[in-house]
Amino acid sequence: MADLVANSGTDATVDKTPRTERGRRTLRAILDAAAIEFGTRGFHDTSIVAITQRAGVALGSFYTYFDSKEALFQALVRDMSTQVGVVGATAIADAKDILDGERAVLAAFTAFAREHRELYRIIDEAEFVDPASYRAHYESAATRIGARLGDGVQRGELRADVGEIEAWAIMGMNVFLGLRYGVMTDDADLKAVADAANALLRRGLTR
Amino acid sequence: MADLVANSGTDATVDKTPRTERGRRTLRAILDAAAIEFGTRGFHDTSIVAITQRAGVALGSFYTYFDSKEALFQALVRDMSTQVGVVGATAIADAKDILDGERAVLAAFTAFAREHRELYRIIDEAEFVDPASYRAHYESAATRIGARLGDGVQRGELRADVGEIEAWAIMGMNVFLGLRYGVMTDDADLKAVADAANALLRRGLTR
Amino acid sequence: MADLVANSGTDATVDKTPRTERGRRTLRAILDAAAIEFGTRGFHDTSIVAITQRAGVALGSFYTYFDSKEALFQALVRDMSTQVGVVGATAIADAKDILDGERAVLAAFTAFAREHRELYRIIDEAEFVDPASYRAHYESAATRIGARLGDGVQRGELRADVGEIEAWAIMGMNVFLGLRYGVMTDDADLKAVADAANALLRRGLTR
Amino acid sequence: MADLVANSGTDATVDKTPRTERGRRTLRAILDAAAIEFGTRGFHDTSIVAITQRAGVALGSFYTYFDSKEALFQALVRDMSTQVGVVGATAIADAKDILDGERAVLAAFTAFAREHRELYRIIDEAEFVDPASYRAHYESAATRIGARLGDGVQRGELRADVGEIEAWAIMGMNVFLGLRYGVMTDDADLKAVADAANALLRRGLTR
DNA sequence: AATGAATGAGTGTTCATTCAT
DNA sequence: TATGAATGAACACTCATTCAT
Repeated sequence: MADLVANSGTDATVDKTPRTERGRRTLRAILDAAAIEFGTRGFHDTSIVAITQRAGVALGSFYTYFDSKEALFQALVRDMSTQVGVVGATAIADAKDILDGERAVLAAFTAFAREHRELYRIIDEAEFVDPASYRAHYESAATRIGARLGDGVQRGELRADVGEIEAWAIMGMNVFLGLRYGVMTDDADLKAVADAANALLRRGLTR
Repeated sequence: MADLVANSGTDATVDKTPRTERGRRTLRAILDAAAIEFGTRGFHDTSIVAITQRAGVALGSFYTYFDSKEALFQALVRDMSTQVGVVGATAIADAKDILDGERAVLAAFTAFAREHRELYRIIDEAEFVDPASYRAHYESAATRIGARLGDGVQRGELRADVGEIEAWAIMGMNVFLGLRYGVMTDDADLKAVADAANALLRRGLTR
Repeated sequence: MADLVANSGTDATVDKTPRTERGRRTLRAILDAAAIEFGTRGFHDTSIVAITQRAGVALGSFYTYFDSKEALFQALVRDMSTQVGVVGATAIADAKDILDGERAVLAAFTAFAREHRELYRIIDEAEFVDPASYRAHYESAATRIGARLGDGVQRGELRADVGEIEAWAIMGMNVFLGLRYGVMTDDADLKAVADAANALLRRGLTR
Repeated sequence: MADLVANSGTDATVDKTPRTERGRRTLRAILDAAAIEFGTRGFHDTSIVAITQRAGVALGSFYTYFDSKEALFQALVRDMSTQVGVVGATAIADAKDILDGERAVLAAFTAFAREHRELYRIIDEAEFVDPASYRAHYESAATRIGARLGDGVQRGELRADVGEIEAWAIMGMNVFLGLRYGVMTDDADLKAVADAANALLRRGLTR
């Protein structure tokens, strides 16, 4: 969420980046409060007053930092999307091979989902509130997976015909395993889940 | 959608089932209009007037058949959920073996998604509007897949350790392949998609 | 309520008097149901459906007998008003003198109020729903009392200066004692109440 | 009405008391407009828009100060109830004896009713809109009268058996005399009314 | 006479956004 | 920057009344 505090990226007319330390604290408070509210009540059942009250700031202050409710939501979605990418990249860092890397990504993702239950609600709701971000999220995730698979093919670790379809299939697996074992349950053995899924992929993508 | 016209099942105080032929036509018009509106604008941006206007009936008639906007949405979600199940069951009917059946299911599902683009929007939004139906939808779908996998194991067609995790993984694959190649694109070769995914599963779930 | 079944009195264009026995039964069912609903929920919180449902007749049948919700209410108010007059006249029948008569009226009225708790609610609400009937009710009640007082003066039983003011004062006493001891409480000794009030009047209106 | 502007007393979740001078003006405007609208059209025929339009404020501003239409009505009822008590207490201040005090109360009350024709409509309608306030109003008024009678008994100014029944009887007299000579007529000699009623009480409650 | 589906005007309430202080 | 009162468009829902059967 750090980069959000620095600059949301897409401010059109006016720069809403805080200039003072106090402003930075206010912005962060709003963002944190929003993540909780949107994650539990959903976009439409969350009001700006609820966010500002939880953040402990005045209602009007909201518009010092965001142009609209949608703008805040978009900022949150993009931030979460980025975080998911970072989590994957970090997990994959010291993987021995492609398939080991995918296991690490899944394990890290399910764990992340468990820690951030608001993740699914916020990204899923983007389909309705901010479709562009929603598509961008999944397309970039699929692209990242696809790139890794491409590397694997090149290195001869995977079948030669593995491509985009498999990338989307893997993403779907990950998302639903994260939902089932990260979000819907508290006590699942996430390592076992990652192992089982990896067994499927290891056989499925090789030879 | 046929069973909706008959009886939604959960009428609490008053029976809202139409008794006359005219009533049945009105109900069907509302349901069809609602599927379109909810599917394109989403639940919150769809108004009851918009639905009744599209259906060509009076605003008040809506409440002759549904207790609330949420009730209508719920009816729609449950109906779509049922339809998805039916589509899968039909597709699987004359499959030679388990894996062939899964291929047929995926092919049928992606084709269905392409024909009913409102499907994803409506079921996804249920996560926010009617969480119980949302969970029920995915849990029952996973259960059905799991049951089929169990059969496969029993018949020796699949690895012995295949179970719930693989069921959710397959469901995730299917959902995202349906999204990518059924909904997001118009011209994808759905047979090729089903074949590729099946190649992954066939290797992944056997031995 | 008997005369209501015969003829409501003020039907303008169409005669809504039932011609068949079945019609008379329906009308009576509606009237009885309405008295209960209006008496417990009040005019605005009572719906025509509620009345017809309680009466066990179809919604549309209501308009076979009444022009509007207001018309039904008016019929009820006028009927209750008449009943109150009858109760008083009956009670006074074998009174020895004026003051004894007033005691009998109060005793009968409080007892009637206890038996017909809907009385106050319906007549009071007429102030808002049908002001003309409301005024008529109280004005005619005051006139009746005034006439009796006039007789008393003539016969030398009461002070010569007793008149309209005293009539309204007595009516107010009766109404509030009926409210307090007839409606608000179940176990009051209504005879004691009538005696106490009469002691006040007997001293107050003589010499 | 002064205390309403300060604090209505029963703010549950959020404090709706205005903090700025402008806010106080807005609240007062709404209260004044509501008294007129409720008093002339009654609760159900008065809309929030009508109130805010008359008050010259935006529709939404209503909800800055009141939780609902009922809440506003309740505030008004309680305020009027308080005012009636104050009027009585003021009138009684320099009375020579109990009975003289009661005459002063009645005279003041009928005059007040004439000045505030909305009084009856608002308090009477509370029977349907806010029954608790309605009962509280009459019970506390009766209690005040009862207390004064108790004093009179103690001082030997009244018969020893005068009590609650007489208190309710007097209240009824006052209410109906206020209705008849304060509200229904414009030109009644209120002093003469108070004198006549007092003659009745003076004789009726002594010896 | 009876039925109940259809109608649509009417209204309380919410809430994102603006703006004066 | 911060504050919170003010604004008004938008919308779900109710229900008296009509009318075809």
